[in-house]
Amino acid sequence: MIDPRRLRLEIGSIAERLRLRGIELDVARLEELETRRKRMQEEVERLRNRRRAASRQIGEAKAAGDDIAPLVAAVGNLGDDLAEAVRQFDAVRDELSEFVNALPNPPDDSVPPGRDETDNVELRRWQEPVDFNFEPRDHVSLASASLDLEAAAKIAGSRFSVLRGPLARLHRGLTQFMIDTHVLEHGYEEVYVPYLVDRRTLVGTGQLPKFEDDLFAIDGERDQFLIPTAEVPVTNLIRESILDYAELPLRFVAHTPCFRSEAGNYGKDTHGIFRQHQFEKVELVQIVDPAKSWDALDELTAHAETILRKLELPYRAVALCAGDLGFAAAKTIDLEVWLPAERRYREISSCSNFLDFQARRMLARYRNPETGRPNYVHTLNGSGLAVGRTLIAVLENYQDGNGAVHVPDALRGYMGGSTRLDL
RNA sequence: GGAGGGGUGGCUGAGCGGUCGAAAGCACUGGUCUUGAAAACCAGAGAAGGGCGACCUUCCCAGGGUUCGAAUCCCUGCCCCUCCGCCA
Repeated sequence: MIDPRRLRLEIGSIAERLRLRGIELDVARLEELETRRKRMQEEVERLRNRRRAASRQIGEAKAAGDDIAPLVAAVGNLGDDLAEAVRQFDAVRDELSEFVNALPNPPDDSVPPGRDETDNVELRRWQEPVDFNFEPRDHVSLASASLDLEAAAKIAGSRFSVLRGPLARLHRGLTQFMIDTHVLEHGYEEVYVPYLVDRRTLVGTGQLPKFEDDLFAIDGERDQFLIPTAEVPVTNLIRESILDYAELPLRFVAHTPCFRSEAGNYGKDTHGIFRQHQFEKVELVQIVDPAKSWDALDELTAHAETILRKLELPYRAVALCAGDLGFAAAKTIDLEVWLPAERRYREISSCSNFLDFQARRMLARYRNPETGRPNYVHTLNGSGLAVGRTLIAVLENYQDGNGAVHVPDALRGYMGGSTRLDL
């Protein structure tokens, strides 16, 4: 959520920054809502103040043994007036909060301008792609019988996968490797969290109210959704709380399945397991002192990069342009891994600083030691990494030209010492 | 699924339909004392929102209701705890 006060005072510059995202802020409507809100709020508070004073007087009169009948009569239809004013005020406030909740985070000044992914800016590359002296095969071909997409389609439909034997083990091994690295080397606390969450939780991180179509909802009485990422339950751990300053930064790592409807992506990435309705991800979440969130973004991104480096997978880091930013992010660095069969870099991690955007929605604060007052924390998260896509990258980058795939050195311990996959 | 007990400030925990944002303790901040610290004593201090400001409003799980007035009474829902049953 954008700071309502800043929205009022700096409406021009905020509108300008939202324009970079391709969002035209309806300034006239916002100002009209604000004017009504202010008028109704003052009216409600004035009436409530009168009621309070009158009730207190009646209480005092009663305690003194005086006749309270004239005082009660003098209250008149204050109650009805107040109820009507409250009704109007609630209506404006709901309209206003719906309007404000639908506004994305204005991009940080360091975010490159642009409309879509073609305007993203490459920041750095690590390792040049291996120049195979043969035609590289894609992950579906390499995985052969260990990847059973027909079985998945039979039992669940399209965009699901069944992994068998060595491929299932590689998938599990990658997950363990990632978690271990973040816990043991980067100091994250591992957490296990629910995969179903309620509406309030999704509003907290920004998936709702705007993007309900992207989620899988649970049918029936329970108003719950399958999580689209661990970011949702993990970041919400600190919702509606005031943290001690000494607790910061909080660093959580969680491994969860992620569920996405992929509405609007029909026909996109339909080959193989690149884009699935269900996939596994190891997610990094940080809750930090607002003064330190930009350093934290670099640090968190480096933690994700460590996984790629240990696996010796060529990748590049790109800064998302304003038009390609997610709803809640003020800035995002994507890590893109090289996929030989596609001959291009593809997203494998997305690391973002949300500043106080999510914290405001969640009412997540820390006690500022200098003022003793609560301030909003800053939240960040990033994939470290998307497991299914890492699996693709390992298969394709570690193929030997004869249809065999070697096990990256870093994974040997997670694969029973095997040096190659018997797919 | 059955029976019972609860949800009050950062935490623990009192609270009679009225002057209750709410006792007390812990934790916190400032001061006194001390070479320093601790202890003790004194004082301050909840959260959200509005207003340039003096100030004002809201908040005792949530939503309704009764009332001039609700933390307190009534209804509904949610959550937690204990016991029984079932169960990985």
